[in-house]
Amino acid sequence: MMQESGPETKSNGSAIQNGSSSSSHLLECGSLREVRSNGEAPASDVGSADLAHVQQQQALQVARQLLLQQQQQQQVSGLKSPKRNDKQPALQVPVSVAMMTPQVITPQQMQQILQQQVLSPQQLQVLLQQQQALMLQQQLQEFYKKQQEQLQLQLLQQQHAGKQPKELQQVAPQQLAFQQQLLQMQQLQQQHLLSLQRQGLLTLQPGQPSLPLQPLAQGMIPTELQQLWKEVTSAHTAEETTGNNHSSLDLTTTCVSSSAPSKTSLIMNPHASTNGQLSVHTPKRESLSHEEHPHSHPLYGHGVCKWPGCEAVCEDFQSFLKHLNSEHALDDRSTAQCRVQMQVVQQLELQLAKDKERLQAMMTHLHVKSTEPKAAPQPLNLVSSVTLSKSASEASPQSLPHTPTTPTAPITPNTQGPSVITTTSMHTVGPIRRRYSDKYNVPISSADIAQNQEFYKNAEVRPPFTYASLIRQAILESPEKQLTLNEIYNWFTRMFAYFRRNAATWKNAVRHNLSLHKCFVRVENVKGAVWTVDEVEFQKRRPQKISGNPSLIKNMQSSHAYCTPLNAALQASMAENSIPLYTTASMGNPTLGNLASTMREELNGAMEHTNSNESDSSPGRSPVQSGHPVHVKEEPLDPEEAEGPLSLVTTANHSPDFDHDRDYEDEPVNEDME
DNA sequence: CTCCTCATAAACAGGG
DNA sequence: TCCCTGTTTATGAGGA
Repeated sequence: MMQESGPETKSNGSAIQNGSSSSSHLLECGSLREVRSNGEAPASDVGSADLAHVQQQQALQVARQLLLQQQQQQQVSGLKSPKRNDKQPALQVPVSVAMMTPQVITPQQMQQILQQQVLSPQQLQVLLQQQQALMLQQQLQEFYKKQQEQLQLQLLQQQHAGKQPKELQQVAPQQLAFQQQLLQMQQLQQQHLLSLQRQGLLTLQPGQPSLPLQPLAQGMIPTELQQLWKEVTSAHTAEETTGNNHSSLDLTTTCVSSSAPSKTSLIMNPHASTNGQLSVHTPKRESLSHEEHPHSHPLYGHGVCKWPGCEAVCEDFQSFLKHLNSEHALDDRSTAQCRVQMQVVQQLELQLAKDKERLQAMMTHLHVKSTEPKAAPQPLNLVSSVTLSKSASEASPQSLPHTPTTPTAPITPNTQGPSVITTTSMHTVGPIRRRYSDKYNVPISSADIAQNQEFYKNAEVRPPFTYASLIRQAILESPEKQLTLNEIYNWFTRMFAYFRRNAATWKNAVRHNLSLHKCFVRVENVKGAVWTVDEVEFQKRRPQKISGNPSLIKNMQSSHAYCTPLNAALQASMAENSIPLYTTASMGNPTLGNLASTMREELNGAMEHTNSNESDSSPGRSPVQSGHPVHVKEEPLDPEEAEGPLSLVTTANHSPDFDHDRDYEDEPVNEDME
């Protein structure tokens, strides 16, 4: 219906001319999508990508929880909770000693400790872990002792039986069963060892035979076991707390210190704001959950046992402990679960490491040390003189410049820069509005773009671009310069982690923008309707925005054509937003995609108006509609890529669209966490 | 202060 | 009926 009025009201009949060509393409797309929706990915890598994505999603959730926990712990311990720390300093020493030299604490002792609350939740946790480990070890030892005794007994019997065939017959099956049991235990043990080895927690000497019983009975000393548990349960903490070691063993300091909120640099809390952006927390807001549950234990929360797959309700902490010891004692099941958990943790650690690296690279790149709301009048000093090393593979698909999805952008994955930038306070970037505003000057390297691309793809940071710009970018990136609404959605989710949440909101905004702005033209076709961009309109749209330095802009255009303005714009935006820095909680590594091109395009958009009045030095762009010669030929961001048509033109782009979107799309508006 | 842009929310309608 | 698409209106933030 509206399609009639649409083009008209939007003041350009030009767009319609594409109709024919577009429709055919659309069909293509449609079929493509169907194929994919069937579950099979045409491209070989898509299937795995999907799988990976799912895994990542899962891991992500776990990670978030972990991080949240950790964060809370840090705060609680760091902040001191007034209630807790003033009691019974006398007990601190014994307890801490107990923790450092593990020994099983009697239930009474434990209760005492708990009641007196001399320990922070975190410390309790450590303590409990140790206890758990010790108990586990004891159980193991006892078990093996028993088994060995039985074995000897049986052997004796067997010897006797040798004389009396009848007995033998009776014993044999029994023995067999026993042996099986033993074997099982041995396997179990080996598995344990394997896990340990895998994690590097336990190193077996080369010469040491892989005797099943030995390691546990002898080789494994309590501390090792204990450490294992600690590692497993709080690996992330350990890893992080280089700066604040007080986390685990140093009870005295944590308990007593009543210092101000620890300035622990980055606090990741995706759910902190509606945007899911990182924020620095004011101490008060958080920490509640921990104060509510003084008896914190990683396996206990909200009155429920959190042993994987358990969820048994435990009235209080004591009953939980009982439950833990009875239900989750050493058996195959627990062991298996433990192993699984180990792997989960391992994976998370890996992921965390990766993301940390990424974060560091990003921070290095951005030179973010301070958090002044405004990075100065100028665009952002992030002029990265940083020459990003094209760190190899980095596993992220984006590193493949010419995958179907990333036709254009030469993407340099991550900088490995080990530099340590600790932002002490990143302020929350709430639902901030981004505007291009005026600062377009500082040129950046293409690597920066790539990085940013990476960044937005993986971090749930709101991109500093307007919906209109993004939409335009999405459309222009498509081979036919036209997309259906759904495809636009897909692009958003694919390119920006941020848009994987709150779908209802931003989709509404997208639709709103499509309808509202004249620059978006709806073109009816057989299959439905597609959206195209009227560049002229788009450029008209915001002439005033570039209030920056005209001459400078001009310069940029003439000389650096695209990448410069683009980057500048990007920087400007970021600067404006005071750089939504933050660690990525989400590592969605969706598909490949060239955010770079996105950014570029987008910023092109931003730039365009700049150009608009003057010459459009950009030919190549999106000739499609209305035949605006508008665009400056995009300059190769990278020498390598100098040859082909740039990003926009790439055909491959749309493919990933279709498969990945679904993943994100259906998320409830405020999914997970919380 | 006004105007403009933009984001967001929401109501509404038509179509599948 | 529900969902998607698309249009429209209202409101508020923020910048010029």
